[in-house]
Amino acid sequence: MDEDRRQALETTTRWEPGEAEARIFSRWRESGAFDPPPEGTPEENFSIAIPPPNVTGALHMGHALNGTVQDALVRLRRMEGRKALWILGTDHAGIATQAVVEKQLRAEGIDRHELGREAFVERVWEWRREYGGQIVEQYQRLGASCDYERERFTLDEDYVRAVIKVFASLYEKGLIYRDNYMVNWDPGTSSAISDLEVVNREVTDTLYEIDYPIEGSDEVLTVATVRPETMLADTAVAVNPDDERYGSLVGGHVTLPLVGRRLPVIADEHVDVEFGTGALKITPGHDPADFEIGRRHGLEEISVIGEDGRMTAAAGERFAGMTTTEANAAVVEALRDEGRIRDERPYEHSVPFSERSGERIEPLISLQWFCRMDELAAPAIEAVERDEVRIVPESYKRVYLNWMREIRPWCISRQLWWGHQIPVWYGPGGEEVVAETPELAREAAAERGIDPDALRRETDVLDTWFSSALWPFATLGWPEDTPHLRAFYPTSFLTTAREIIFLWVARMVMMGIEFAGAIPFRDVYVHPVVQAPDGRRMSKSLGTGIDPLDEIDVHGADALRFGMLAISSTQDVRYSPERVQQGRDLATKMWNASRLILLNAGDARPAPRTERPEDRWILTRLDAAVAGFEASIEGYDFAHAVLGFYAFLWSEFCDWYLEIVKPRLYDGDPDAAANLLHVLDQVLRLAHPAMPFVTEEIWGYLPDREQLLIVSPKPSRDPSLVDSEAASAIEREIEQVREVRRWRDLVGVPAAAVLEARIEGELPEFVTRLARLQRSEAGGEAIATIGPVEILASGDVDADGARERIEAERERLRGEIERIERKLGNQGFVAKAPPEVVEGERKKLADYRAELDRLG
RNA sequence: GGGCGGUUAGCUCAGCUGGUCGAGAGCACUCGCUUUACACGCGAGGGGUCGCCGGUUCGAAUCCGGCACCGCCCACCA
Repeated sequence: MDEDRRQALETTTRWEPGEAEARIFSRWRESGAFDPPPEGTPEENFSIAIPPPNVTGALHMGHALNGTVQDALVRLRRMEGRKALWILGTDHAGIATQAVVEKQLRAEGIDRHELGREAFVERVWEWRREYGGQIVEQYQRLGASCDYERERFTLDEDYVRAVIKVFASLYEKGLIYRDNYMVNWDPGTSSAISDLEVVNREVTDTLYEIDYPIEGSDEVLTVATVRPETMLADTAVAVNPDDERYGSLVGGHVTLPLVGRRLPVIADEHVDVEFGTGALKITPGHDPADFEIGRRHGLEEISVIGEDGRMTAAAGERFAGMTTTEANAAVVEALRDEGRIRDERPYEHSVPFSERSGERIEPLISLQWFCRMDELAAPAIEAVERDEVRIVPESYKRVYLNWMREIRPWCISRQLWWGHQIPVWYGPGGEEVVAETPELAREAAAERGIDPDALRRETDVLDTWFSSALWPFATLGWPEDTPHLRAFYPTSFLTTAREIIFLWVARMVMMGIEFAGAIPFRDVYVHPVVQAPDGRRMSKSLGTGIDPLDEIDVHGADALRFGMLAISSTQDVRYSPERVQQGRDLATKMWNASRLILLNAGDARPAPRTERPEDRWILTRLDAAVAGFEASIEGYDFAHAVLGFYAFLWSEFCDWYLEIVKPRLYDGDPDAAANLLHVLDQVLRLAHPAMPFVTEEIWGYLPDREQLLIVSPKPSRDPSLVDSEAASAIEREIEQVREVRRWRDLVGVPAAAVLEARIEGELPEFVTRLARLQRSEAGGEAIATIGPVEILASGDVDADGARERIEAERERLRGEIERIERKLGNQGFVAKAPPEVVEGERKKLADYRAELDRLG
C-alpha cells in the first residue's frame, strides 16, 4: 500500500460516500461491465428489462426499491460470471407528458389547438430532449448497473416500427377493430380511457325516485336513479323476469316524463328485485350496464351527453348546451314541477373517476379502436398456470389468472396528440387502410381502388400501455432478429408494482408469446408499495413524500439500498429512516473493520487458515452467512438476505472474531492476517450486490487487486473449511465470556478491573482477556462460580451483590428444571412427542442440574 | 357484494411446514465504558396476556372456526 492510501485509511474513520460514489460509478461504467456482449443463450445469461419510468418522472421511493432489487440481482448474476444485461429506457407516457407540456403552454397563454398538432408534438420532443434524461441520471445515483449505452425510448424510430407492426398484425387477424361502444370518457383529458385507468370512489349523491306513467292506466312505474339528467336518453324500463309485481307490465309501455317517448317495459335478469322499487330505467347511451342490456334487447341508443361534457341537441331544446351538473338540477326541477319526483334521499355509492385527471368518468358511446383479448389471453393463462412464468409472491398468480380468465376488450385509442398515432387511413367511403407509412398507405389504397389523395389518417394515438406491452422484446431490437434478442430474450426477471400487473405485466406476457414467440420473462417479483413512515401514501401533495435523492445525499446510496432491501416484504411497507441509518452504520462498520485489518496485515495475502479453532469458527460462520444470503435471494427474500449479512458482519465478525484475533494481528501473526484478509475479501464479495459502493472502495485497498469487484466472482464456498465442532466450542466459550460480563455488570465491578479467578481446566486466552479475568492459583473462598470460572474475592467486588446474583441464577435454574420435569412427567409428552424432542429435553435437564450443582 | 393480507416490545418489523420461540432485530430507553478499527462505537440490561373468543393437540404466536378493528384488489345494483 502506498503512503497516501495508508494515510487515507489511518485518518478516515467514516465511510464518506459523497465523493467516492461518483468516482466509483464512472469506473464501473468505463469498465464496460454494464454492457455485456450479446453472446450465449438466454438460459445462460441474465437479463432484466427495467420497468420504464415515465419521461416526466422523478425518482421516488418506489423506483428506489425496485431499482435496488433489480441491481442487486444483476450484480449477483454478473458475479456468477454470467452475461448480465439490465435494459434501460423510458416511457413516453402519453397523457402525463402531454399534460406537462400543455401546462407549460398554458403558462405562456397558448392553447395546444392554436399551435396545431405537428408543432405541439415538436414542443413535446423539445421538452423531452431537455428534461427527459433526469430520471436516468437519478438511477445512476442509486448505483444502478444498467446498460446506459443502449437506452431506449418508447417513441424511438425502431420502437415505433415495432408498435406499428404489432398493430397491423393484430388488425389483420381481426383482433383489432373499430366500433361504437360504451367507453369511459374522461372529460379531464377529453379522451377515452381503459377500464384499468378508472378508479372507483365512494360518493354521496342524491337518489331520486321518479314516476313514469304506465300507458293505458292511471298507475305509475317508479324508477330510481342518481343521475336524473340521463333519463332524457332512456329507451326502456326493465324489471326482473321473476318479479311478480311487474309481470303483467312486461311487454307494455310507459311514458317518459318531460320527453314523452314511449318506453317498452322489458324483463332482464340484471335487475335486482330488492333494490329500490325493482324497476330500472334503461339508458344504453350513458350507463355501461344499461348499454349491455340495451344490446341484449336491441334497444335504441340515444346520446344526450357529448364528449365536451355538455347536453347535446338530442337532450331537447330545453336542456341542450347545459353541463351535466346544470342539466341535473334543471331536470329535477322540471320533474318536480310535473309532480314526478316521489322521493329523494342521500345515497352513498361508488362512482368511477379518471385516475389521470381526477374527473368523474362520463360513460358514453363513442367510436373507438378496440383490441379483443381472449385469444391472446389463452396462451398467457397457460404460461402462468404451468409456472413457465413464475409469480412471486404466489398469491398474485391467482389474481392474474382470475383477471385474465375474464378479460374484456381493450379500448386502445386515445384522443391525444403525443403517442403512437394509429396507423390507419380512411378512404372517402370509410374504408380502413392499415399501413406502416403514408407512402405504403397510398399504395395499398391504390391497389384497392381507393383514391390515395382522399385518404385521411386516423388522428387518435394508441394507449401508452399498448407500446409498453412490447417492452421486453422491442427494446432488444424486435422485429429484427438481433444478437441482443437472441442472447437475452426471454428476460430472466421482472419486478413490478402490484397495480400494474394487469395494465402491464399481463399484456407483456400476451404480446411476448404472440410476437416474440416466447414468454417475456421467467420470474415476476411483485414488490411492495413503500408508504410514508406513518402508513399514509407517500405523495407530494400530502407532503408525505421522502425524496430518495435526499436520502442518498445524506446517508449514501449504499445506506438507502440497504434500507430498501431490509424493509422489503411480501406486503406493503412503511419507509423506515432507521433502516437506512442502519445501512449507513453498516457501511461505516465495514469501513472501520477493514481499516483495522488492512493497516495491520503487513504484507500478508488473503488465504483461509484452519490451524486454530477460532479461525475455523469464523470460516464456518462465513460459509453459513454466504449460504443464508444466497438462499434468501433465490427466494426473493431480500430483507432476510441483507439482515442476515448484517448480523454476521456486525456480531460474529466484528464483535467477536476481530476482538478474539486482535492480539495475534498486532503481534504480526501471518495466519491471523491471512485469514482476516480472506474473510474480508469474501465479505466484500458477499455484500457487493446490496452495497456496491463501499465494498468496491474497500476492495481497491486489498493487496493485488487488478480487477474491479463488480466483475469479480461471488464468494466461493469450500466445505473443507467448515468445522461445526470447532464452531460450537467457540460459541460455548463466547457464552462463557458473556456470563462473566453479565455477572460483573450486575455486581457492579468497575469495567476496567481485572479480577482474579481460579479456572478449572483449559480455557482459551481470549475468554479471560475479554472477560477481564486473570488466572490465579490462590486458595480461599470463591465469591462466584460461573461455569469453570471461580471468581475470588477482591476489593472490586461487592460480596452481597454477588450473592444476590448467584441466588437469582439458582432461582432461574430451578424454574427451568421444574418446567422440564413437569414436561417429562407428562405421559402424553413422553409417549407422543418425537423421541429426539424428548431426548433434547432430558439433556437440557441434566445440563441445568449440573449447573445448579456447581453453584452449590 | 366477492377476494386477499394484516393485527407480535414505546415505534417499524421478523418468527407462523406446532416443541430449540416461556418469542427475536433495528430504533428508542436504562446502566457502565476516552478497552490503541469504529461514539454512525463497546459492554450489560429492562420491556411483550403474540387483537379477542372458542376448538384441535401431550404441547399453539404458529393449525381450525368465529368475532373485532385496519389495509388492499376486483365488481355494470340503478
